Amino acid sequence: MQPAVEVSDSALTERQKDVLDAALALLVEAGDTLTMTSVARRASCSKESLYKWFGDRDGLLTATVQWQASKVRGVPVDPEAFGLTSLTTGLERFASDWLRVLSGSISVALNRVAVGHAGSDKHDLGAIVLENGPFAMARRLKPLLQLGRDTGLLNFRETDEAFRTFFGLVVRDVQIRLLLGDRFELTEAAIDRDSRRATQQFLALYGARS
Amino acid sequence: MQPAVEVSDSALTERQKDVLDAALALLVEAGDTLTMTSVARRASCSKESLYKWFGDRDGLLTATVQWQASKVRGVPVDPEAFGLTSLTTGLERFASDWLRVLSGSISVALNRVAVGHAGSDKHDLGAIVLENGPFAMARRLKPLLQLGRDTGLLNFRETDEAFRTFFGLVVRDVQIRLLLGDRFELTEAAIDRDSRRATQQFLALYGARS
DNA sequence: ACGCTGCCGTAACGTACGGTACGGTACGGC
DNA sequence: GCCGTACCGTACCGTACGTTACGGCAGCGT
Repeated sequence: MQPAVEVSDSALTERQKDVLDAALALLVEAGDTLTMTSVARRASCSKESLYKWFGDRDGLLTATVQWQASKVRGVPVDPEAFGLTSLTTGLERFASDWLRVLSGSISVALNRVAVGHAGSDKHDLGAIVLENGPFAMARRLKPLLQLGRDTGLLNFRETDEAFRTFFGLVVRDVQIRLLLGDRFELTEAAIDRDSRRATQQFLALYGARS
Repeated sequence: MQPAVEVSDSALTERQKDVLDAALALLVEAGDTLTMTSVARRASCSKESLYKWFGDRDGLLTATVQWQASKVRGVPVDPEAFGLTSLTTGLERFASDWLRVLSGSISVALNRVAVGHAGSDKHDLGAIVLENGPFAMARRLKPLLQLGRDTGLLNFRETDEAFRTFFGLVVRDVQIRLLLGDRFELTEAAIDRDSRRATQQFLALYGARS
């Protein structure tokens, strides 16, 4: 009788993944106003199956968010032949990847629904997005920062402080403006330019060289 | 027959302001799940009055957001006896004011509901919050930045770029984490420290002196 | 005193949507 | 062929909530 709230990454049928992709598309189109009926129609499945697989509406949303999160993993930074140039390009690549994800319609939609549900939720969507968003970024970037410090290229007290400064220099007001619905054209050229600028500013603040 | 959608700042009775304050309180407590009935009960007014004054639920939310926005105005920066110290303290005061507002429960609640409604709205709440949030901050800060450049204390190409960098250095990941429900203790001491750090970093990047 | 206006409180209406039940179909095991 | 399982499609139920309607009261002009 217990519904399958177990969505630990790959306990998902192909059929179920298709359903979650449909839910994702609807989330992008309609935001939090998507209905169970609309998901069922879009995915050509029955509501009964939705409830059997995901328990309830909240479970479906949670599974959808986790499903998207599981697709984003990766974007590694290789710690080989380390030097100022590889640190620089590593930071730049990181910044541009992050801006690209951040400004994507899927990310905007998921962050919107997570923000909307934050605080009063059983399967706290906010916590999930937080975990797979800013926190995941921190976990992936910190090794690079520490490598930079260990090799004398960077100079900072707390890794977390350095990360958060880099975060601010990269993201600035982009995310909040996108979430609030500002029409924003973040072209590929702008992303490249901003990534380089943020990296240079970060190096100016925390670089051991002057 | 036309409902009074006119909420141009002070076309509001004291009674209506009380009602909007009640709505604000409920928005902080319950988020977007507040019902017309709950607002009426909390404010001890009839639903009939709510609909007469604000048209519909959306109008009530809009009026509430604008009412709060009208209360935040101010926080001027005096452009007298200008020098490096007054520029520094001006930036610091600006940063700490902004962080204080940003981390307040009212701001978090309003940004949550605005983000949730962004995109598919007639009275676009997102646009209103955008206008009274980041954009208002930019309008208030830019004169200070330009004064700094005119007096040779600052050095930048685009005022907007300088502003957005300052924004990033001040806000960093604070806002998105709060919106996503991260339990965050932003003490008075932390705000002061962050304001000074952001200002020093900004001066390091854009100060004409080295 | 009488009517008018503005408002409160509450009951009632309509509907959208989450959740459930059920009939019908395809398929695999035996 | 027959049963069990999984699923689709759809009709259905219950409820919450936006919205409207109405009765009653208090203040005020005449």
